[in-house]
Amino acid sequence: MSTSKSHQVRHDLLETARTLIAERGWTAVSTRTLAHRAGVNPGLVHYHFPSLRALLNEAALTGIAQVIDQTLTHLPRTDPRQGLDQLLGKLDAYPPDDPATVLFTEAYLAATRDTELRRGITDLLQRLRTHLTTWLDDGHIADPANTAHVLAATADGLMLHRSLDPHLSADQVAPVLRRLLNPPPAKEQR
Amino acid sequence: MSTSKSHQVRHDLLETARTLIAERGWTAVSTRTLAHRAGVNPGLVHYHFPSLRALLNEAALTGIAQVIDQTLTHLPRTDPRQGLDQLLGKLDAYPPDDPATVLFTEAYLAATRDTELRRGITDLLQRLRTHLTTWLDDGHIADPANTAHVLAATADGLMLHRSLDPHLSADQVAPVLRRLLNPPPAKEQR
DNA sequence: AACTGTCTTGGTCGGTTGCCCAATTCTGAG
DNA sequence: CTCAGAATTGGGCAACCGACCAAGACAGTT
Repeated sequence: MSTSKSHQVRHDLLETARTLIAERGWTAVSTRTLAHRAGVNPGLVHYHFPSLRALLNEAALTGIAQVIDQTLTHLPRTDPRQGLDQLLGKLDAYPPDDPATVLFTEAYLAATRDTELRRGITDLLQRLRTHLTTWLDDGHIADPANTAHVLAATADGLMLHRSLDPHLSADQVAPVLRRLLNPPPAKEQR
Repeated sequence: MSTSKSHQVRHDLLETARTLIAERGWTAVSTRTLAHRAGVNPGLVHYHFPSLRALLNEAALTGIAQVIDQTLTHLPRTDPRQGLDQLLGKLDAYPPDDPATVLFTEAYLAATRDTELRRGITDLLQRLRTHLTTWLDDGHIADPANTAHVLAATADGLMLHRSLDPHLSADQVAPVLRRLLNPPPAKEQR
């Protein structure tokens, strides 16, 4: 707690960084605008962090980990087929231009160009997929691992598309997504 | 053809811009590096284009339209359920760090912050979804419109995730994705 | 009250940015 | 060949960038 008080500035900088990344884009966040928006002296940025890039990496990773952890701990304990609707409803509650959505995608793209960040992001996604797999693995859903893979990617794709077209609602996609969890048809096709 | 010769520089700038957007990120493309990589005098950028932002917008929109058109004209004329595998195979042929993949996502994010670009992107996506819907609408697939919606978003999400984790192959996701096109199970569940 | 390590301030450094412009070269129609 | 319009050149502008640093303020322990 002594650290929590003394590191208030550090925390504010990370928080503001997440907002600015979503607002202006990863490479468009500058030390001065960041410090100004956080209500902090510009020189403090390089006192609390070795570089601006390190600050952005930490801000993104902690922010993403936070969202993922919250999603995982609140996974519905029901049958995944019903739980999916519950997840989609929660996703629909977020505004289409929610900063977290854009932050995710910005971090993914930045990870394409930064090895260290890439490691962190892939670790987080791996953890997300592992938990999703055990959640799906109730014996009724085929190929839980790859289903989790597709489900995670689809969620990111849908959130990204929704930030462009706010009309996209959970009601529309829910029936289609539920097909992902259906067993393959008993009869062979055609 | 007189225009094609005289506008060679313009074309090179747009082409180089697409590469640099994918390589460094939308907001990290500068007039000078762009001109240098295109083998062109820096002053020419603002002669052929009113602003750098306008150049990037045009580069992204034409590039995306090109990929979408090519995908749509080469849509398999078979049953969508088999055609999906064909599509996935083509997607797998691209290298995981294919510039076009990153360009798509970069443009989506930039469209979040630029009204004019947003209009262009949403128009292109609308056209893509329309064609996908008629392709899916063979009478055997439920809710073709929303299925196309999900399919387009899933494709973007998968490509984005694959640029982070190159191990993601089409073989893994194909069986799962095919479930998206399956009819709902005849029996009521549970 | 004196000291010590942490935090904060305000400013400076070389370098890059988007955009602009006068001067020059190129080009194709008359 | 002439010459007008298009294309190109190289430089310059003010503004901003990341990083750095000496100096001061502050806290907590003796």
